[in-house]
Amino acid sequence: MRPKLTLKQIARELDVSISTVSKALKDSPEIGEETKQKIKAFAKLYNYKPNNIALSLKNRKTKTIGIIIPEIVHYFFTTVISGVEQVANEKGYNVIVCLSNNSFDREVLNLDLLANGSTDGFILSLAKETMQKEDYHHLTEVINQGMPVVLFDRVVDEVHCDKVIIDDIIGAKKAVEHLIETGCKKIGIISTVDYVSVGKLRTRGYIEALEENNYPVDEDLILKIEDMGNSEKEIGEFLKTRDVDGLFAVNEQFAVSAIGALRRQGRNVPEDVSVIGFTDGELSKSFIPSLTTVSQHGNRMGAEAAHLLIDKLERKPDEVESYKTVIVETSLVRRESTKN
Amino acid sequence: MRPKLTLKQIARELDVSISTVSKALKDSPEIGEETKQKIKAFAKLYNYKPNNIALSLKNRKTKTIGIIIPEIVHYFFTTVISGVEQVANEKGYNVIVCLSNNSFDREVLNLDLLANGSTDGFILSLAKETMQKEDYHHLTEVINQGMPVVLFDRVVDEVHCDKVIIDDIIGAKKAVEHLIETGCKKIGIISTVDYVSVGKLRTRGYIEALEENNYPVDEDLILKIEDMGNSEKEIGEFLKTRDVDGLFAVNEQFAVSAIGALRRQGRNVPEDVSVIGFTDGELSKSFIPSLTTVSQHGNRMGAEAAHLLIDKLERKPDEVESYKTVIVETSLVRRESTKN
DNA sequence: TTCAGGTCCGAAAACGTTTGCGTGTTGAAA
DNA sequence: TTTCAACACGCAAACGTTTTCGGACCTGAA
Repeated sequence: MRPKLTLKQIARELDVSISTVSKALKDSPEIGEETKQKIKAFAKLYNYKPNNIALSLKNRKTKTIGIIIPEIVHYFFTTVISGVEQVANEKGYNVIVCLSNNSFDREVLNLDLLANGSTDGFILSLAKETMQKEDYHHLTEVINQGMPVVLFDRVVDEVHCDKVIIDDIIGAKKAVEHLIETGCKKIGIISTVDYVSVGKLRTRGYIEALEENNYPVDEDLILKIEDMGNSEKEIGEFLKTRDVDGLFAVNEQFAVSAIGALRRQGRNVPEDVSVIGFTDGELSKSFIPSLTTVSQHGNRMGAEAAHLLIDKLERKPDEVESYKTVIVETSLVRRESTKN
Repeated sequence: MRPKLTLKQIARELDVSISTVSKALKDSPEIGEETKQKIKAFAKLYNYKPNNIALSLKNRKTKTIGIIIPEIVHYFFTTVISGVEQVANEKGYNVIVCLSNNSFDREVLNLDLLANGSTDGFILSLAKETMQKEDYHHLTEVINQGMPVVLFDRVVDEVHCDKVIIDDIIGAKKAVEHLIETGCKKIGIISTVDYVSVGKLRTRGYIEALEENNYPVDEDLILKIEDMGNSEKEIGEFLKTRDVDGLFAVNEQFAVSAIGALRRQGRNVPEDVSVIGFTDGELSKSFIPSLTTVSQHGNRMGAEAAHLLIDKLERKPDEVESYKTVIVETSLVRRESTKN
């Protein structure tokens, strides 16, 4: 077991000073050609690599960005991470991932921990609990200390920083309009309770699309799922008494549950009922029939967030502060669960 | 914007020395009660938190563990991360995630980067390219420098370290035996090419199960998918000419593709053909019919890996070196795609 | 008055870097 | 022979900690 090589050891070995070694390795003109060659050869031979921690301490920057998400076993979030990772890597940054598990306390804990020197900035999506509590002091504090923060997906007006979101309303409208265009006359929606912002926004898009096309808005065709664990049953009962021919589900899971329920009731998708989902995950692609969905482009969101963050990190200190919020467009992915 | 507080600033503010502040905050008996109270109060008031980087440099340990995986948009890997994160957090460690994207070069790059002080140890699953190349010098080098490494899932004998694997052979046997027990007479397998170790091992389990039950092993019923991108088509053609009544797929995707193909050919699952998968992901649960699978318990694997790593990290220096490989048991999850 | 012993605190080294500046040596010009 | 630039290199500070060691001061007893 051979421990890591340091400048000091090279210096001792070659009988020069530490600074000479450092300068030689950086090809400084201060050092004689001969000495430089000798040092470089030695360093290469023994595979010297500078210690990141020491560099971080010296430079007061770590070249790593922290990303805190509510959960990781979730297709959308993994695509976001993937997007972040990709541009971070291109720009020479590392990514450190922490999970809040939708808990406020863990979000605060992780943020505190990483803020003490471990990362240069944050990309994060708020925990559900945090949004309920409406307590964002941990974020504002970190921002006050000069750390850039980028919020994505689950964002909130109270925090002043860069943001990356999708336009849920427009996305939902696209979905419903597609149903209308393909001939659906009676369109229902399976959504979530309103305090989940995406549920609220997507429901709004649904209503707007109907109104703009002079379809009546029937409250009876709007299902708001309270308990995710019991969604399967709720959806089944809802559909039993609604003779819709089009259905917009605000996530993949609901869409799949709906199709299952419909099938059990002897209704075919898409012949009898067209179904459209939100979030383009594994399920949508592989399900039979494959699901027409509104894609959120998590990858692109992650990439945008990383760009925003790194821009802030590398901006000259004299540039003026300004916060952008970029909206990444959703797009409709047509598959088999809707008519053509 | 108020920058982070340091010991030095507290010292200056309170007109004592840096060491006094440090000791006071650690409640050292060397410091007078009065001074201690004053310093602690000040520190609390201004929310002093020690700088992690400085601590890392001093202690020569970072309290973070690196995890390098081939891809993150993949249910199994996210469950592993989740498991690692959970026990890491319990033990006061951070997790930094890097992706190799199945590329050898990126694996080396990430490893090199993190090995230079950023992490205390690694948990990793080998990139596909790495396994093809059979080049593990980057790992042995890191291990030689004294960094603990834990390999999981895609492991390899050439690297001497702790390992966490599942028993693919036994898992596969369980699957095939279940098919046999539920009355299947002619059982096929959809696997991957042999250099992917799980493909090889699961195929072996398939064969062993057949042999132990005195079923003939028919090479013609073994499909090895080369190109993941084209799997759908290959599977369809394979099934067109095989009148199997049982099918074992080495992953979820293959199982789903197979069911789709069978259905297009007018064969019902599970009535005409029972299908069983491997890896218990979203797809298995939500698909119609839901998939009987062999669950890999990624969470448990991650947790085991983290325990192994942290044990190594915190072991007394005089303890003898020894490498374990823990096998986490698979379990059969019965659902609708097989007969009862 | 001296000194042992206790209490409270500060100086300094160390972790591994980078970098401004000082210093010694060389050679050539005066 | 003296002087001075150019060159090559080393010293030391700095980043923010922790920790060892020793110093200063005070008390009380000899």
